[in-house]
Amino acid sequence: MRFGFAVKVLGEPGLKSNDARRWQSNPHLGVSLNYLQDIIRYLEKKKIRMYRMSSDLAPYITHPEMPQFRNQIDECLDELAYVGRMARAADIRLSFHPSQYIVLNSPEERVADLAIADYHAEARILDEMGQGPEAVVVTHVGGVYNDKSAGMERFIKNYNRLSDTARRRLVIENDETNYSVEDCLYIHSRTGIRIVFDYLHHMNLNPAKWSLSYALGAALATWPADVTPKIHFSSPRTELREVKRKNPITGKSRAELLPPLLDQHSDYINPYEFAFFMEHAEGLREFDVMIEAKGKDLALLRLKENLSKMGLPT
DNA sequence: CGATGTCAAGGAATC
DNA sequence: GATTCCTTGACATCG
Repeated sequence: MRFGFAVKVLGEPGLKSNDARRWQSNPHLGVSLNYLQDIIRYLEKKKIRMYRMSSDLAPYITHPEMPQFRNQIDECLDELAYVGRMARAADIRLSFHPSQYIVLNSPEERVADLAIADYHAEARILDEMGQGPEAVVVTHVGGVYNDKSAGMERFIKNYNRLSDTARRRLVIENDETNYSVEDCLYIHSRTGIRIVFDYLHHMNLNPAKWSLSYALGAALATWPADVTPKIHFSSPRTELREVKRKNPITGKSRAELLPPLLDQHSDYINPYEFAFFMEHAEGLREFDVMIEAKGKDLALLRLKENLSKMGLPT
């Protein structure tokens, strides 16, 4: 089993995950790839074998009004191949997870077209990096727009408009408010798309009242036999949230403490919670685990420490 | 140098 | 139809 984390490295100062300069300074994939080399060396040192790259690795690559950024992949073919070889040599599984603004099932054609372009760019980066079918682009099904089944149909329709490059890489994840594992399975039955099981989302949205092991097993079964599935795991935040509230009359703002939302991530992973979860995976096929915690790589390394103290595999 | 404002993008709730 | 929240870090600017 591989453990991975997303985007930002906290365990060592100075490691950047993408060229985040403003467009006026011409940020570029080539710069991001230099940063990525440093990250891969760090992952190797820490024996971390899965990593989600920044969705802004190629800045503005699909921006409709900035065509000057459009050819970044072609401008970096050698660098992509080189960094891809580094990742393979270090046995690191790579992935992308486009931001919340990328919505394939949007009724707005402009938005859906942008999503199609975005998935294609990220899939092509993985292709040029020479990554196998385990390197995926993870997305949510999208919005509901007052009609969930229409939302799913629109996802399927637009999925069929994807390039082969994008369709080979794209996978869906169950979310915490709209589309459950059950909904994702329906889309799988119509498209064959693979499902990334998200533990925290499933705990928050499970209208069918499926057991953990049934839902997990169903999601794992959507992956081909020779491709290792992956899942997302996170613990819910328990700390109070400090929210600044503005008085509409006086215009003054003051801090207020509110309970955490159930879908917010904690700093670290509760190792007992993870151990209980793994009991529900007993007898199911093997999978990789993407840790989603505010503590990023620190949370991952701490979880592995805690699990080995508990005598559990890492 | 520290404080503060800003950043490409959508959806949903609220008015 | 317009506004605000969601949520996040780091760039960019200003004093």
